[in-house]
Amino acid sequence: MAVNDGLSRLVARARPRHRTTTEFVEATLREAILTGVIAPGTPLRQEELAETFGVSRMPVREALRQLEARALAEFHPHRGAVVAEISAADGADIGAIRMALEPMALRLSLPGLTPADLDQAEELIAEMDGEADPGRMGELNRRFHMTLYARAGRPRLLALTEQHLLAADRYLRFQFAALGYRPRSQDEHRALLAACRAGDADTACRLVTEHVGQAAEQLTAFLEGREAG
Amino acid sequence: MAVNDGLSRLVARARPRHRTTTEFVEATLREAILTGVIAPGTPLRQEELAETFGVSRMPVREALRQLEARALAEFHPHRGAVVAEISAADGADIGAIRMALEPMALRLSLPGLTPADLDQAEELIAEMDGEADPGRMGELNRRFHMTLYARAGRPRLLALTEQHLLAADRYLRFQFAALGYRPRSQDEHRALLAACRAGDADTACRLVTEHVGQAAEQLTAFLEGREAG
DNA sequence: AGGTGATAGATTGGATCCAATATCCTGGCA
DNA sequence: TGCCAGGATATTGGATCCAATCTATCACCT
Repeated sequence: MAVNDGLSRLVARARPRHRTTTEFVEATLREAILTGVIAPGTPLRQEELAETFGVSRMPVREALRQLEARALAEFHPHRGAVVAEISAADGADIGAIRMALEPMALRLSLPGLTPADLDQAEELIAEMDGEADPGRMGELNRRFHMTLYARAGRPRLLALTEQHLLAADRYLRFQFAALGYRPRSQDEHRALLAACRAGDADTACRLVTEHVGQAAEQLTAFLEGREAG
Repeated sequence: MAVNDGLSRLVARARPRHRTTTEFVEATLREAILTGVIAPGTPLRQEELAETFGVSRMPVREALRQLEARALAEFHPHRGAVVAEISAADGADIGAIRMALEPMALRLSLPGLTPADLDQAEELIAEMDGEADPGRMGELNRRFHMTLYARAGRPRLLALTEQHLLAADRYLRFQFAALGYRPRSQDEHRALLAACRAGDADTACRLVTEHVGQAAEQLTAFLEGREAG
């Protein structure tokens, strides 16, 4: 029997889209970890995963190595890998990284943003208004941010930014489940979009910094309370 | 016969320090790529590397996967991996990331810096004055920067910062070989250290941003010239 | 003569097999 | 009764083997 029923469902869907088995396993596992289908701290047994994916242990091993390099799994020699834990300290760490990267991405992207980009961002805000599912909400929020950064013309910076938006999602999911989505965030999104429309780079950067900072602060407070209790 | 004689030398040294073979291969290959022992674009043949390291192909494969996740190697399915190329665009990309991360790291670290840290940084500047070897120079420069950021208390941010300092080194090596070290950099280092001693966070952050920006700009100009010619 | 297709060689991707190491349980001893 | 030692078991790490696919070469056709 499979460890995780949710994982089995992901497996069936993703299978045909990838060139090599390793790539398929890596992408699926990464999604499963980031979306919380596999909980933090879960041991990642190679044999078990291999069976779930219907492959041998080898592509699983290669995939786990890639996840380790991305800090989504931790390896202990001869003891196996576990899904990276979440903690208040690590959440604050990711928040600090986002506060550094996202204003830079926005500043580079802003001059290149088209009216179509801005309309798309506005639409994403509207979609978020009526959304209740935390997973979907995280995706919309991420797409909103990435839409604004898309014209930065720095693939590496954008990949890093998206990676940390995804990592933040993993955390947000916990907060969301306990507290619900904070409505202030939507006001901040609207203000940010307005500054972008106005072409006001300094204001936009300030707003995105504050926005990310707010989110990180609330998250940290929540997680610290949880760790203390 | 080994592909690369320099690599063989690294292998002999690093062997006993690691717990698992994969870890050993990964660390050694990473160092070899970052220090330019293996040139950009070089194909990484698994059999060849396995022989050089005196192991089977398997740990090599796992190591290559990790390098791929760190953007130090590129995989082409069924065609193998090559050492990541360098380009003006990618150099600018790394520069932008550094300009985002390093001021953040410095701002968080500055209140926690001890007199001993600052003395250490000063010593590193002095060492750089008399240094001619580009590899050693890169290391000293990196340690100077990381010393100033060390008290940030954000392991993830620091790891990311160091990773991109290392990536920048790889680029700097080329510039250094062609142009020599630009002396202005040392003045910037001294000014930065003075601001840190004074506890002036805003000035220090501005200086580090400019410093990194200068380096990136010169590097980009150099590489663009090289690509055009 | 140039281009296209088939075939052979090389190289990677994946599976199976064996060895090394960690954990856990049990039994003996203080 | 509690602790340490030793062995059994499970799991990972590493090696070898086989299959899939890409590349290059050569022959053949236009």
